Amino acid sequence: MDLRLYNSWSRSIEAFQPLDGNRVTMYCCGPTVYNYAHIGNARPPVVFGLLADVLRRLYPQVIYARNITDIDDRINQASIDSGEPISAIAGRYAQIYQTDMRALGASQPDIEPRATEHIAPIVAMCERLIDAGHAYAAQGHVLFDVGSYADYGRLSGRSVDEMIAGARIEVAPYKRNPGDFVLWKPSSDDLPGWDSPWGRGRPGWHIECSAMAESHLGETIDIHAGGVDLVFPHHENEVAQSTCAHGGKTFARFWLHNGFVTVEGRKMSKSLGNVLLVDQLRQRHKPEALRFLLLNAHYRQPMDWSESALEQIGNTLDRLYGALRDAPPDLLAAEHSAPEDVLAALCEDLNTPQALALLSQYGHEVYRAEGEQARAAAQRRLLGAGRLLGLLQTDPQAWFQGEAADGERIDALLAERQQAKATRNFARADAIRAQLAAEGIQIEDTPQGPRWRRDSRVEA
RNA sequence: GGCCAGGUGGCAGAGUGGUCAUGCAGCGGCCUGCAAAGCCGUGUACGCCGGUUCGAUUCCGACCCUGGCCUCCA
Repeated sequence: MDLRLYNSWSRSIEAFQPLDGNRVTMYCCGPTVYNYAHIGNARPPVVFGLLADVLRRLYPQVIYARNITDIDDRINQASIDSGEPISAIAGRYAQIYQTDMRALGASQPDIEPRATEHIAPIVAMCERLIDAGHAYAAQGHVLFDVGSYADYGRLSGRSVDEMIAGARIEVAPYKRNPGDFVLWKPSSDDLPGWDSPWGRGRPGWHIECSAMAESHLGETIDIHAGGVDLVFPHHENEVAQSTCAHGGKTFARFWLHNGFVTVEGRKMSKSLGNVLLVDQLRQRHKPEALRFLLLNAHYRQPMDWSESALEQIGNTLDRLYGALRDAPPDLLAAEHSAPEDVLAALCEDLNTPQALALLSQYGHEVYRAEGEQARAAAQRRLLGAGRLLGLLQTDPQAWFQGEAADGERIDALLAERQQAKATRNFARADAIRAQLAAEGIQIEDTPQGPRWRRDSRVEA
């Protein structure tokens, strides 16, 4: 099946083929671990993780790298603020990030490189850039000389002149060109630092990704992904560094950028107080609903987060899980292949809304199916589609009933209600139903007898 | 100011030069003791104005509006 992807570099949809036959290399910019991840941070690992899963179905070998930036001035600041060692802060938030992303079903990267473990390649890349005349040392800094790279600005579609004209910050005196950016900067004794030819210092942000991509994926990678806000300056600078360090070789063949997550139409920001942390959202919502929400919009579109949208999704998931409630355990446990049309939808620039529409249709087919065989076949398709999308992999019973501590009591009440119904004591039967409803438990009568579910969308 | 996205039915959200997205919610019916779940049915949707066309939500141009980026940012 052909995979087509929107390439930010060419600003058009292109047919994807890996450079090296059957081996795909992909790099996704990961977090700077100085705080909890918010729902916007979760979008790239979720959508590009799904892309990695699609690639794994299409090609024999996929190397998907998602870095962790564990050296950064924001981490340093957090350490100054709290008095906690830098390594402890970075370690803790890296772990929280990984836990959060797993909960959202984000596909595991094959490699999760950390900046602090790549200081040598970073220094080496700086040296190469200096030797090649693309960078210069000044006052303990190493700076990239944007004037030395004619294509600077190509990815983000801006010219160096524009950037100089629009520069909002004070230009450091040691810069040759206002657009020059830091590859290496000096560290005072109280800050983390490594010895280098330019004294004790630490890497700038952009060079880390270039060096880590080179170390693990090679000089030219197939796909580089991240949020749109990284196009400039981060990705623009990566292109400049890597291309110049590799004698003009293409750095990334495909650039993919996901749209922003907004909250009630506005960008999340600390000043607006509307930052939604994944860790907190997970307390109140099923992570699968959060994943569904992130896949509900096409990855390049802005996605507006709202409670009501999440509620709608909860209903949709209930319906889909409802289609699996009577599936035998071995059917649920088995691995089912995804229907072709779902894979095809994802191959069309990761059209997840289309894939989810198909998922719903497969759910509908389960309900409509006549006969056990047709029903099981429909359930297999639904499960296969869900598996590819990272959905519907929870036990349906657990989805509806949670960790039922009081299952026996409820079953006893259901039995009593059946008894009452048999004797046409509907007053008693309805009283039991009302009692359970007050506890948020809903009764459903089926041809196989009554069953129950919790109304709550929230994990206990 | 420069650059880039986008404006689709009550809501979310795909897509297409000429019968259908899909889901949620609503309404009517079936089923049910009554419900719930499910099934069936149900909506003159494509920002505004021009243009191209036999025909435009879809292509082109102008306009209005919204959001993002312009060296902190997924």
